[in-house]
Amino acid sequence: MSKSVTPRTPKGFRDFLPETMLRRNYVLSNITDEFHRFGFEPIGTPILELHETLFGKYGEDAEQLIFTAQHGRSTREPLAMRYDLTVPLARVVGQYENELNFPFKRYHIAPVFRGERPQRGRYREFWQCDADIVGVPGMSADAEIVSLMQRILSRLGFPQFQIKINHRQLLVAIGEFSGVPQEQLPDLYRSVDKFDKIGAEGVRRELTERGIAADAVSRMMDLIQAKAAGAGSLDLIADAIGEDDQGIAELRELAALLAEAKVPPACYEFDFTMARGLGYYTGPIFETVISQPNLGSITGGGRYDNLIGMFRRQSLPTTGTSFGIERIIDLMDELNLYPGRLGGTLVQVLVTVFNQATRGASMRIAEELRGAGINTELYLPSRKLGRQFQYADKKGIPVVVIIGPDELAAGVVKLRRLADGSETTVASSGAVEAALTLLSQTP
RNA sequence: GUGGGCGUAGCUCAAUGGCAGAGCACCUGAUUGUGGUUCAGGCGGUUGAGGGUUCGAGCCCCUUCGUCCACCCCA
Repeated sequence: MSKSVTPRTPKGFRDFLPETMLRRNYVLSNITDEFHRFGFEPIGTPILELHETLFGKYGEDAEQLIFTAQHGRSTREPLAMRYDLTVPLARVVGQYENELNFPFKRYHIAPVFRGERPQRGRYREFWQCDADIVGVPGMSADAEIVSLMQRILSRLGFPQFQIKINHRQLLVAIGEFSGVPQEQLPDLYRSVDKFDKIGAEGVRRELTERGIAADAVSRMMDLIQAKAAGAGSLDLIADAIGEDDQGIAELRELAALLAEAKVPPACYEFDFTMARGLGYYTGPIFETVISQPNLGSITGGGRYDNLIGMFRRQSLPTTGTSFGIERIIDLMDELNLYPGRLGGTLVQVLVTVFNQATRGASMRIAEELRGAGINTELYLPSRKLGRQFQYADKKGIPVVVIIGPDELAAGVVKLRRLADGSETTVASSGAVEAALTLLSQTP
């Protein structure tokens, strides 16, 4: 006997039991389905990448969080675990350029790894769910990304959400117009991004502490808080800094396209306080928030025209979004947005086995139900009927089939719906139909 | 990376430094053709781990691990 080991997962890594996994799969299959509806196609890439593929792409702070990997003592190919799905996309585009048909619309749903200290909604292994369009410089691609976000979140049943839209170059223009020195712009973004959390005063204080002139901070704060319905906030900004700005021009075009795409105006707004981590964005940026329970943003993305250049002599214009599915799932749990049929099991019918002599008959019924597309579990252990019912009840299986000696002799099957205890007896040839009827009447 | 809270039965939690408990869950029976109700009984512990103080530690001290929260940063 080996010494017993305390069973546990590594810090920040999680297991998912069936009930949880069913909910995760429900969310992912709905998102996937909508990706397909928009013509996005999947790719898959390895969990491990070459060390050199990942390093040098995220900045020093982030690189400390990258998991590295090795096999035995081999150091011939230093390896690392993927940190996101965007760099792998850039590598794939660079590597298979000749085989891809541009514009390349791909989605990628897979786990990524970051050695951060875990917290609520924050893990060392978490799934990312990205959709990106490579090769389209114009706002038509960005409009499609926004439209996709709106369709997916509506489909998942979120009663209310706000897609916030801003523009990287417009933020630069606002900073410069206000007199914030170029080298302090990153500080400015970082603070402005916390607007929702720490408020206008908090941002003002932080920027002043970082040594940005008070009058520049004041001018900037006034500008970024410009808010009006629809494209109205664009007018406010344009009045102040002038119409001659690429950010404003692109956002105006985007607004027009979103109207054409019939994206409901209530779902999105131009919000100049939204900055995103910044990093590699070069154009419009997107983020979705839900205000009811405030858990932060559930999507994030934007245009990053330079990134693919890391694996290619010339870059390709790219825009896309990432769905924060871990948070989306948390929120859906909290708001109870799952359909009732999801329950705790996917089994629809349990076929009981009365005794060894009737086992064959039960197996035949189960086989028939499965053939008709009904998720059917045959009770495998030899236990008395009461235990088999208890099992079905505890697991949430809606319908139980009984075929004992009496039924066998009479050539019938009995079906019982556990929710209300209603029972029907039908000729064994009618088992499938009876099961379907009972199931369809179950909410 | 910084600061803090919490680790007791499978789960949720009790227990002035003085006999380690309850509810739920689980198992058995009442009930050898029917679950979710009820009743009776039962199983369940190196109090996260290691050290220290004490006549005596779940409780106090140190170390360590885990976990949660707030920062940093981000998804």
